[in-house]
Amino acid sequence: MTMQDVAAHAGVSRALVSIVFREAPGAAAATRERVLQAARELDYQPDSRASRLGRARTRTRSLGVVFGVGHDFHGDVLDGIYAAAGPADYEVLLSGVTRQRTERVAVRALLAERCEALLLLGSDLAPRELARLAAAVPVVSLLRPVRAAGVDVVRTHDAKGLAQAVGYVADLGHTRIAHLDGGGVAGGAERRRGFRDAMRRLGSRGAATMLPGGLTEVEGATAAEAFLALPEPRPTAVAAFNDRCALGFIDVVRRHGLRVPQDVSVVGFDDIEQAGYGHLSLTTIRQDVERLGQAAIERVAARLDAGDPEVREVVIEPRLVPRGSTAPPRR
Amino acid sequence: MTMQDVAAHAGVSRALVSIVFREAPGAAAATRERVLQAARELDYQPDSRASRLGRARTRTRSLGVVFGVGHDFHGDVLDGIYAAAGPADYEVLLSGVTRQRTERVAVRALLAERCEALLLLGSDLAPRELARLAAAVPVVSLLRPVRAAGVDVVRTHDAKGLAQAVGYVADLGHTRIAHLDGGGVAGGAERRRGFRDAMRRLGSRGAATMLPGGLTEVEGATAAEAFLALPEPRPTAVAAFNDRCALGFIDVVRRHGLRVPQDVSVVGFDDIEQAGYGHLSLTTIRQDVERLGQAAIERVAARLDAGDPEVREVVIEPRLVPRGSTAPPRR
DNA sequence: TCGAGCGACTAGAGCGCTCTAGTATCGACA
DNA sequence: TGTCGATACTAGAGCGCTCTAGTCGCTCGA
Repeated sequence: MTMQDVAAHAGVSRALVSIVFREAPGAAAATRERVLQAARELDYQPDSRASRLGRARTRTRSLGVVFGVGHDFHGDVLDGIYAAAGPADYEVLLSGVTRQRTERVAVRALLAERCEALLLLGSDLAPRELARLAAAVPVVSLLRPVRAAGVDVVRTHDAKGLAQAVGYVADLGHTRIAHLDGGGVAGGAERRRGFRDAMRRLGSRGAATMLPGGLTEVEGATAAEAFLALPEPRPTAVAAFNDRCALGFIDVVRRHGLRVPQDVSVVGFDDIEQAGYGHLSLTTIRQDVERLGQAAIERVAARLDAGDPEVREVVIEPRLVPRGSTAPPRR
Repeated sequence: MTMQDVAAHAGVSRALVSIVFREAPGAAAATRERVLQAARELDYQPDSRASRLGRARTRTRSLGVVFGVGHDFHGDVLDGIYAAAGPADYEVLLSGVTRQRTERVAVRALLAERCEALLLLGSDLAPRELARLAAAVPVVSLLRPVRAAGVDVVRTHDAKGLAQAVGYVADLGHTRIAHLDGGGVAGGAERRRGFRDAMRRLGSRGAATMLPGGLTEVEGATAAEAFLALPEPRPTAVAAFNDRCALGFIDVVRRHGLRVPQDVSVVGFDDIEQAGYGHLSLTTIRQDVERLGQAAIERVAARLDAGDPEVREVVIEPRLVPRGSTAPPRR
């Protein structure tokens, strides 16, 4: 079943069928409908391999996205990307990172598809490797602020997010505030900086504690052990690297008899779906996935459609979502 | 950068370069190395669009996999699929389901790539729709036991898994046992049945309670509320539909002052990474993702390579992984 | 010495599209 | 009436591979 079959069935040329399916100008409305009808009758769908290959001489309008398969927040961002890619007439090609399949392999697969640009979600690649990629094809690092030659960055204002978290709990009356940091993962350094600066601004009204956290619940749990081992008086509020880390933390401190939020307030980051669940109700810093996706596509379009040679960093504002895991400290 | 460039650089024909990259017989070892060297020097990588299109006359050897993007367990299964696909010389094409992107859309995209077979992870499609797909291309339903014409099924023995869970807690001395069921989701009915049968086998030593659960923590949390509202004496052990559901359940009952495992034992299903985390330490029924992936690929190969016309259901044995969320009941 | 057989390599016709450079038709306008 | 400009449509040359059907030496056995 090819275009030729549809063309024969509709009594037009192959080229016309192509025009209709590409929604290109140059077909009369009636003919267009006749072609679509023929396609429907034959249950025809264009071959996207051939389509992309055929487009190779001009523009492919396809972009590769690398993401972590089990990573819930990446799913949210992907939604944002899909939502923005369609209207900009870009096709999205996915390549997943799993335990077995490294980011490097995922990227190779996309390059083999000759996609026009690369969006990397929370990339782990070394800056020099990113720069090497960027020399071949526009690269947007999503969620990870990286300084690499030619690499655009689209991210949430991580530092401001942590400032919001600190500001919020400080306004509730907390003074001893801890940060479960992200270590070396995407965004970790920025959030740490945001936390430190915000605490500094609190001056004598704030006492900061840093605890090593990370991407997942297990690091949050480990951080909780460290938290519980702190000398009294312990911090009364905690800003975690992200929601999963916050959830792991909460889980463990509760197990040790601390109540959240009465004994310790916790703020997450991302606003993954779980954070909104009634039984968890995690106060968090929401990343705006729609705008992240939109901005990433805009960056690609600027490079490819508008020919913008500039490397840019687009920073999206986060927003605090108050929920049940925060409260004024007990006196 | 095309094969032609590499051919010219290595001083051979385009066809020979193709032979080398396909690892097809017909090239001398020395020539092979010369070609690869030329490719390395030019930083050449074959165009997989063109490659798949060129193969269209014979066999594509590509298979499409539909999975849920934020679904951690799907990531594990994907790893199993990747691991098995490589040796069987199949290329894996991914298509993710997100909140915005339905399974139907994901499938369409794969069909447009003209993949030779479809692997659906925990598919939500109606049997008649699956049957329609299966009429066009071999379809393997992974994780979901579905009765649809022409659709192969590869899954864990869900019923046995729940029997293992029930048997394990019964051996610990529990008699009042609850199941947080999965409702209508993939595997839900089987696990429910396994639970019921296992309880029936316990005879007078068992009293079963059914509570509605589901795929994620939030359903587990809701089930926990229902659990807490049960008249005393409540069940002392709970077999959840899956790990996430179990985790949501545990979270809520702990909040209400119950201890796990002292007051209530909990068994999950899947063995996602989180289940093994020290702070959670969830006893669970492990699905063997390596074998699931292997079996799925074997089914595809049987259909496509061996021409097996038979529809089959491959059922993989689950295995109980005892951890810290289970203990004998208090007397 | 000859041809069969084999291994190494190449020519060239696809694969199913896209898209440029046309042709045909027709209405408008001078 | 002739011509101009649209609009509607088509021919055909790619896109970068794959793979069949060869060709071209070489060795080897008779």
